[in-house]
Order: sequence, then C-alpha cells, then structure tokens
Amino acid sequence: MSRFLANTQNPVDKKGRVSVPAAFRTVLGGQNELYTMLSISGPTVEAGGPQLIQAAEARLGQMDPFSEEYEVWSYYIHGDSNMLKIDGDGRITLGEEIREHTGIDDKVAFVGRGHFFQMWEPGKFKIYQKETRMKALELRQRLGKSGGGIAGKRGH
Amino acid sequence: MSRFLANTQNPVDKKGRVSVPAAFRTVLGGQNELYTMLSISGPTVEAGGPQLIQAAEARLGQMDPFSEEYEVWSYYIHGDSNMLKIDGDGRITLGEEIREHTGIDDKVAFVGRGHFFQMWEPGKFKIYQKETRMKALELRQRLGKSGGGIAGKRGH
DNA sequence: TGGGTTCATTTGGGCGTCAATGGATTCAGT
DNA sequence: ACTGAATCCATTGACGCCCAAATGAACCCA
Repeated sequence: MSRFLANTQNPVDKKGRVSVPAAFRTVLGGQNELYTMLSISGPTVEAGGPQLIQAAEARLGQMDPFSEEYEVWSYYIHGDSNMLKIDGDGRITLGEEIREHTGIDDKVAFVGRGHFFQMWEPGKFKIYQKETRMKALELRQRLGKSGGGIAGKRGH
Repeated sequence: MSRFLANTQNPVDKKGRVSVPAAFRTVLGGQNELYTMLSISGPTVEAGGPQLIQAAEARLGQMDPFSEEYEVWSYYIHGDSNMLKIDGDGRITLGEEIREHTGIDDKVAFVGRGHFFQMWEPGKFKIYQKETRMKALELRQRLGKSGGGIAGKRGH
C-alpha cells in the first residue's frame, strides 16, 4: 500500500539524465520502465508503472469505439505517452516532446500524486503549488469549519 | 483509545533531528513511520500515523475524480505530504519543505490535537495559541447564552 | 518527608550504507 | 567510422542505525 508522496527536485545533467527519487523507484517496485503521458490539464507529465496504462486502457474499453471520445482518449493514452527506461542508476532521459510540453530544462520537480507522480519545471510547479494551496483553503472555507485539514474528519 | 494531548517543545540537533515526545510515540503505537502534511491554514505541519493518509484518501474517494476539488485535495494529501521515518531513538528529520513552510529552525513545538498532532516553530505557536485562546473565549461566551458548560461546545 | 536510587527518555556522536551525481567506456545503428 | 545511447565506475554526501553519556522523573525506603 505504498504511494507516491512528497515533492523533490533533481537536476538534469549534460546528457539529459535525471535521477528518479529513490522513494518513487521503490513504489514502482523494481520496474525498470516508466510509463508517462503528457497532462491535458497543465504543463506537466504524469508517470507511473505499467499499471497506469492498463488503467487508462480499461477506461478506453468502456467507451464506444466509434465515438469521438474514444478517438480522443485513445490518442491521448497512446500517442502522447512514452515508455521511458530507468537505467541501472535509477535515471531516465526525458524526450523532446516532454521537455517541450513541460518547459523542463535543467531541473525537474517530482511530485507525488498517490498512484502516479508528476514531473514539472520547478518554476511552473511553484505557481501550481501556490494556486492549489489557495484553492484548498477556499475549498475548506466553503465546506465549513468541519472541513479543515486532517481535522476535517472531526467525527473522531 | 489514546489521543495526542498537550504540547511540548524539543530541540533540533546539528544533524537536523528532533525527538518525537514519547507520549506521542506511544499513541502512534510502535509505528516507525510518521505521515505529515503541510497545513493549508497556517505555518504548521500536521502529523500522525499512516491511518491518517487512509482517512484522507477515503475522503478523496468520495469526490468526483474529474472535479477541481478532487485535484486540489489530491495534491494536498499527496504532494504536500511526507512519510518520515522514526529512528530507533524516536527521532525524525524534518525536510526542507517543512522547515520552510513552518519556519522551524532549532526548536519544534509539538501540539496534540486528538487524532493527530502539529509541529510548530515555537514563536509562531505562541501567537497562534494566544489568538486561539481569545477566540475560544469569545466562542464560549456566545455558546454560554444558549446553554452548555464545557460539553456545550460539542455540536456544530 | 527527605534522600538516595532506578528507570526511561532525551541528546550527542561515530560509522556504515545507499542514493545522487559526474564522467568514462562500450555498444548499436546508420 | 561516427553519433547517440545504454552501461559501468568512482566520488561525494546524506541518511539510517547503533551505542553511550546526560538529563529528569518516578519510586522506595529510612
């Protein structure tokens, strides 16, 4: 029951390699392949083990093969995705597509999201982080006093 | 049925370690992992055993996966959180993110909150404590009119 | 009740292991 | 043979793990 948690930042070397945080590699469980897909909602890439693509395909399977949504989703999970190899030292090399979509240059912010994780250009991540925390605060206020933080489930 | 109670202050050593109060460790029940999340509402960190994340995820599970609130909450509980190891002597090491968010430097105030506890920079905690006591007083006066003693403040 | 004693938590530090990082070397495709 | 990629190696530094001293609190007994 391990998940991708926390966020850290690692440098990209001259050869374009980045270390995937050890904690994340542990969650991946010895897998030396990393499945990635460009995010639709922002300049980030979502990544995880092969089961990620399985989940995506499961969803695809529930759609009508002749619908537009099928067409779109199918492209999304296959065409805008990649299978990156994790080398012996736990590093990956990001392709041009990913760097372009995310704006990643010489640093990568790894962000845990539970069953997958994201890779961001640190600056863009900072902005996202700030906005999201603000939204969380609003959300909490909307939900009322009973909704804050962990304390939210005050029903003890 | 033990809870996190009272507040104490412990020093951070050169290597960045702090002892988690023994009473708190007892409540954690032998777990050597501490789940933490940055608070949205203040410069503090909320912590507890792994069941905390389960509770948070349970709540996540009730949300619409495509809603913004899901996105926000998911970030909050996964991206701004950490799983800290408690060493053999009951100490933890706070990461850079936590120190930055809380302002913690060489001292940590541990504050019991029932089913979880908080970690504060002592000075900030003092302020929070003062404000909160004041609010509690107002609250009590308001509630006093309608009736209950100490127990009276239970309901929402 | 005062004093001494024991036990437990806290705290400081040493040391080995693993992760992260930079660079060299081998390999493969063109 | 040349370019880019996949492997392999070596260095550095952080972190986990262990032991020991120091601090303090609970306890017992005279």
